[in-house]
Order: sequence, then structure tokens, then C-alpha cells
Amino acid sequence: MDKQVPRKRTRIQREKRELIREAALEVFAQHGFRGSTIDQIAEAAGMSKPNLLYYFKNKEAIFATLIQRLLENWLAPLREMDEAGDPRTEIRSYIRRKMEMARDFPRESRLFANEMLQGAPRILPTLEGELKELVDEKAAVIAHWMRDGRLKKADPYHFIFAIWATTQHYADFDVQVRAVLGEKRGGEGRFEDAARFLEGLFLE
Amino acid sequence: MDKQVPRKRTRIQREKRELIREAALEVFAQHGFRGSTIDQIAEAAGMSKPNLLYYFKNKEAIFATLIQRLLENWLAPLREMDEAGDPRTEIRSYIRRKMEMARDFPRESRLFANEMLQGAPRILPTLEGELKELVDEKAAVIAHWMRDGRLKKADPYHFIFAIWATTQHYADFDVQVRAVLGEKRGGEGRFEDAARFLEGLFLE
DNA sequence: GCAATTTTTGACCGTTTGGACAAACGTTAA
DNA sequence: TTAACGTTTGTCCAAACGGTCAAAAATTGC
Repeated sequence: MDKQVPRKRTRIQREKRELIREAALEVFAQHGFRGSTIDQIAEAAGMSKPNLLYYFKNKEAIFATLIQRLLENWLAPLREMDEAGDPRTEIRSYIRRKMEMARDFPRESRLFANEMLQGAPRILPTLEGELKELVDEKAAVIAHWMRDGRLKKADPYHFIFAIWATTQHYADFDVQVRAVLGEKRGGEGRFEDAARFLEGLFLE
Repeated sequence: MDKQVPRKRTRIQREKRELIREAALEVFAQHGFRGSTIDQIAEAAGMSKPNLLYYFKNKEAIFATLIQRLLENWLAPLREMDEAGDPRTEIRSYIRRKMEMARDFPRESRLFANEMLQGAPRILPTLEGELKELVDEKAAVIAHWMRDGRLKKADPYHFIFAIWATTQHYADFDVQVRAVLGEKRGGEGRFEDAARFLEGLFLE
């Protein structure tokens, strides 16, 4: 039984694999896994399909590396929430960071949303394991802050959900947001406006 | 040029078309338009592919009727918000209704989310037209309430976005919510808990 | 009961899809 | 120069896909 040892990668392999990931993110985020084709990704990456399949053994493998990398970045901001810090400052920077992610990495957000809509077939274990653990921990921190009267009392889990929902909304439903806000308010400033609003909402 | 007159429909046609819509909603909501196949929908509806295509001329046509019906129901709750009513009561019932929709019609919510993620190719005009008009109108109502000191001051547009985002989150990201809440709190009561939390968030 | 109509089916078609493969091409280092 | 290795391409395949069609089966109206 020859184990699948991760081969040493050449410079070209590293570059091309990154290029493919970039292209695949674009395509998967818009059409989901089943709705995307290898040809689409290959074209977006400026190479032929067989060439792409030289770097990734199949469609699943491309998706897998994206999802894996996504989850690392996804949990990072919440991890940074520090029990020792000032509650309001901590919450405020968490909202800020989440909002910046919605602005700067909308495709990652949409990829995640797509996976959720499909019932999270590939990351359910991570959600029930790593994510749940992290949220349990941070919810306890928030609950503690609330008990000490340093934050308005509320359900800490739904508090976290609400921050997720509202911030990611500006990435996932960006079309709708821009359509409703129209020319004037739908410009670049919309993320800044949203961040300010959310700070008021969650920290009033 | 023979116009496509909407034929009179038999009882069977009405029933089967409804059955197909039901099946298609299930499939489209999970996989999006491109990710869904006619065969999948036909099987979910308990009929053969050619039989399904006897009732709808193609995949697009099925999707179109779903989207059309969806938009009507989607705007209804916001339409009911009444300027003459008590602001806090109006907001509270809007949140309640939206939350009930997330609980009772999660597939509709996911279908909508899927369309958004793909850039709303089929409903962008409606968003820029009908939806924007409605939101403009209701945002003005809310702004008025706020100016009169009957509601805490905030940006009315982002206020509405936040209600959409948080309520729909419990339908679209249901897997995640259940995974994080776990056995105990992830049961049927989660929608009620969420509704209570959101009332506090938006109205306190 | 029977003719007209509606519904269902199986067989089929052209295209797209994920993926395999060998051959050709390029690069490097002895 | 050449052998070894990494990269790219064109060709091919089987399965899945969206959709058509004629004919069979079921239903309806008289």
C-alpha cells in the first residue's frame, strides 16, 4: 500500500496551483460546486483542461483545498476576541474585521454560503467540531462580560450569529444591497456605512 | 406571429405542475440552477423526464415560475408595515413574520439566496425596480418614526438589511446554526429563541 | 361504446461534462 | 550532447445532460 506522500513541489507547480485556486474561487463562489465546470475554471486560469488536471487530480481536489484554506481564515477573527480586553472594544473590532472581510474577500464569503446552502456536505464535521468548540468558548466569554454588566445582556450564541449574518450579508447579497441603495449610497462607502450602523446596533 | 396564449389548464395539469414546482423548489434550493438537473427534479416529483417536459417546456420555465411566485411572497411582510401603527409593534411583527418565514419556508429562502449568490441574473430588474421602490418607501416611514423619537435613531436602510440578514440566516445557514447550538439548544425552539433575541437587538 | 383529447412512455439525438492517456515539448544538469 | 524530468497539448471516452418525437396508454366528452 503506497501511501500518498505529498510530493515536493516545483516553483511552477506552486505558482500554477495558486493560479488555479484563484480562478476556481471565482467560479465556485458564483455557481457552487455542481454548477461549475473544470473547463470554466481552466479558462479562467488561462490554461487547458488537461493541463489543469495535471496540477489537481480532479474537481473535488480543487474544491477541497479552497474549503480548507477558507475555514482557517474564517475562524481567525473570532479567535482574536480577547477575554482580557475591553468588551465593547473587542466586539467593535470583531465587527470591523468581519466587515473588512466581507469587503475584501466577498468570493470567499460566497463560497462559504454556497457550501452552507447545500447542507455543508464537506465541512459539517468541522462545524460540529472545531467551530462549535470555538463558539462555545467565545460565547462563554461574552456571557461572562454580560453577567458582569460590561455588555448589555442577551443570548451570546444568537449574538454571534447576528454578527455573522449581518456582516456576511454585505458580501453574499451584495447585488441586492447595491440595487436597493442605488447609485448614490451604493458606492464604495456602503461598507463603512454598514460598519457604523452595526456598531450602533450591537453596542448601543 | 402566433402569440403564446396561456392555454386553459386541466385539473391534472394544475396538479402536476404544482407537484413539479414543489419538487423543483427542493432541488433548486439546494443546488442552484446550474447544479440541478431535470432528471433530479423529475425523480423528486415521481415522474419521468419527458413527462415533466410535457408540463414545462424546459428547465428555465420551471425556475421562472418559482422565482416569480417567490418574489410575491417575499415582499409581502414588508408591505404590511403600517406607518399608522405603533413603530415598535410594527417592527416587532415584521421580525416575527420574517422569522416564521425562515422557519416555515426555508427552501424559498435558500432559493432566493442562491439567486443572489449568482448575481441575481434573473431578478436584478425586479430588485432595482419593485424592491427598491418598496424599501425606499418603508425606509422613509422608519426614518420618520426615528425623527419623531419613537424609535432609536439609525440608518433605516441598513436597519432593514439587518433584519433581512439575521432572519434569513436561520434558514440559509440552518446547518451551521444547528451544528453550533448542538443537541440541546438546536431543537425546534431555536427559531423562538432567535426571534426573542432579535426583538431585543432591534427594539431595545 | 366510441372518438377525440390528454397524458405517459421509451427510444433517441446532439452536446457537455469529468477525466484518461500518450505523445510532444521544454528545461535542467551531468 | 544527452538523459532525466517536468510541463503542455490533442485526442479520446463514457457518462450525464437538456431536450425531441412518435407511439402507446389513459382519460374525457358525447
